[in-house]
Amino acid sequence: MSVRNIFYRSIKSRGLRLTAQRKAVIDCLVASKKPLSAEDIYLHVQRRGLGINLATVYRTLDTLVESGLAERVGMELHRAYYTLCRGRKHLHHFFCKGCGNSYDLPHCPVKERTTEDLIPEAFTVTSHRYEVYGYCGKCSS
Amino acid sequence: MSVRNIFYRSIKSRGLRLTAQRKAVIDCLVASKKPLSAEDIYLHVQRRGLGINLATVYRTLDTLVESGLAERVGMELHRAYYTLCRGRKHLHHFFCKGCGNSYDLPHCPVKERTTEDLIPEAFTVTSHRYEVYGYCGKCSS
DNA sequence: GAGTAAATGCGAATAATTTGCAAAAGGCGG
DNA sequence: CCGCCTTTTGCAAATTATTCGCATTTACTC
Ligand SMILES: [Mn+2]
Ligand SMILES: [Mn+2]
Ligand SMILES: [Zn+2]
Ligand SMILES: [Zn+2]
Repeated sequence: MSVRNIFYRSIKSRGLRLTAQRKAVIDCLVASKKPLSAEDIYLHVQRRGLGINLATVYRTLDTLVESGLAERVGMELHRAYYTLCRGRKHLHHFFCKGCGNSYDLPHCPVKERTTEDLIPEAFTVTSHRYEVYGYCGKCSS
Repeated sequence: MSVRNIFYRSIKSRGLRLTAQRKAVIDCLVASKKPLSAEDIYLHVQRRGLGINLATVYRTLDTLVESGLAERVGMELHRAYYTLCRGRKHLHHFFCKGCGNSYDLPHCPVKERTTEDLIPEAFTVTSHRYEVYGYCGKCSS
């Protein structure tokens, strides 16, 4: 079964309706190698000839995030980007300030700790961000 | 020399003018134990009787960040928070999505690891960002 | 195929942040 | 201390991403 269909089924298994717009947004994200903004998705879908409203894109993305199927990332410049959660693993990255490439980090600081250890009181953790910046081997010299 | 004066001097040494507004924003951030939003700063300054415009607060914060004197953090909450870069020690924070408060995290994932362990190759690490989001005790229930 | 609740489209509303421009103020030399 | 020049500020309006209300359409169940 294709990745796409796995997401389609996840939508239905949560009691949500599998609409043409939701399919289009998922297809877009499945096809993309990098996180996309709501507007990116809106334009991609339009280009494929399917009509979709920007508000619907936003609502669909919210739905995906709330369902645990997607993640919001890269809010650095006052704009959210979205990426599908494939499998169960999310990644953290090293960003090279020289060449702009990014590399996966081999660990997640949150997974390695218990919540009590991490936060003094009984807080609820919903997400986290961990990014390392610097220069890769090529750009260090 | 006080922390405050160190920042005042840093402003001047960069050829920037030390205005009453810039002093007020710096004082505010020096006095605060947690990152502040532009509006937080605007209100604090007003309360001290000094007039300041919100646009000026934003411009001052931009200036501080561009000069390497401050850092923008906590952007997942659809709003930027600012914290001064003090000496060489930095902190990481837990941001409550309910009330907007933030709390210091007791550990830094980078300090706890060697560079080789952290990054596969011989990369140079210059900075990092680590933030946890969720709900504090009051906002969890 | 009809009924019903959920989802969409549309336009208007928000909220944070930015910008243009005239007026005010910092820091320099005198 | 004075004036000059440039930077910075205040103000109001603009921008931008995102959200909302509501009428209409659609997916799914029976
Ligand atoms: Mn992680
Ligand atoms: Mn750290
Ligand atoms: Zn590089
Ligand atoms: Zn809270």
